[in-house]
Amino acid sequence: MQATAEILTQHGIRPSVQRTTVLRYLRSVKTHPTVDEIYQALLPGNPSLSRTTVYNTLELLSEHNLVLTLDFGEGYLRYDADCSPHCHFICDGCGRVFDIMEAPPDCAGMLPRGFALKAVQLKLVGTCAACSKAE
Amino acid sequence: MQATAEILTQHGIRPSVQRTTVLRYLRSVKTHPTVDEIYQALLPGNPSLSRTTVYNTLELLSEHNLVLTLDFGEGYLRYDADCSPHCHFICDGCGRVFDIMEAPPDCAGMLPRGFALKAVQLKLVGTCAACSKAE
DNA sequence: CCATTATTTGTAACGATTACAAATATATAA
DNA sequence: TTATATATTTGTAATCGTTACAAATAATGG
Repeated sequence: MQATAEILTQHGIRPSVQRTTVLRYLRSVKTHPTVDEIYQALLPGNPSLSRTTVYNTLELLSEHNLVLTLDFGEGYLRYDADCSPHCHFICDGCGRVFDIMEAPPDCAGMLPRGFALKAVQLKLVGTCAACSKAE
Repeated sequence: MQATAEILTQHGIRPSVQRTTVLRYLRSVKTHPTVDEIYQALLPGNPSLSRTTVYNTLELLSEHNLVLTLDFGEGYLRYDADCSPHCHFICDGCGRVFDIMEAPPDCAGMLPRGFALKAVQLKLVGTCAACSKAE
């Protein structure tokens, strides 16, 4: 596993303590934490951490494509350090988000002439196994 | 084109003036208007219309699958009365949203055992023809 | 026509995000 | 090192789409 500070440097971002801490945390979790979850998780070890810094850092990381910004329509954003092409399944029963570690299908052919495709976001909505069983 | 009030009745929704007006407007436009755009468009003909009613109505229509709620990460929601399976292309240059009138690819095979798929939302991000040319 | 229920309305509250300026830390130059 | 400039962080206040709520109005059923 590559050092987090090194990744930042490679992308032209000065690896401050706060930035390194936020990215390291994001890389260590498999969930898709919200800003507040990140902030609450890091506060004990960084008592002076500001929520604004978490916002700033995530925006910076997102601009440099080190982090994916996910919007599941919950009213707040979630963040994912796994930028490999994959999809998300949102269970409408329990609200959990499941990673589908498979690249979204090729969609280039769907576009009109002259359109350039940069990213594909595939969101699957349904009922997870546990909730299906419970019904 | 089926009468709007009739559609409401068929779905067990009492066709009040406000509800009919909102749905009729949504069915008449090819854009994906925001709550405020809908409100501003209908206000001249319905001076007593309340923004809250627009919110309430859209929530009701959405629950009955008469309207799609779209979230392009702009900070507000957009609504679409065309519920046929299609995709959206968001241009990161001009911000416009283009309808891709093609069903999203079949994704059932991507799900783990026991998961039930209800909806697929495919969001394509890139540069539209006009913006590509301008670059 | 009265009583009940459904719908609409307007205001106030909410909450995630953003703006901003002061405080702090880091880098650069002399 | 010391001074100076620049970058980053911090905390507070503002923004803005949305939601909660209760009063007002409209529709329904006896």
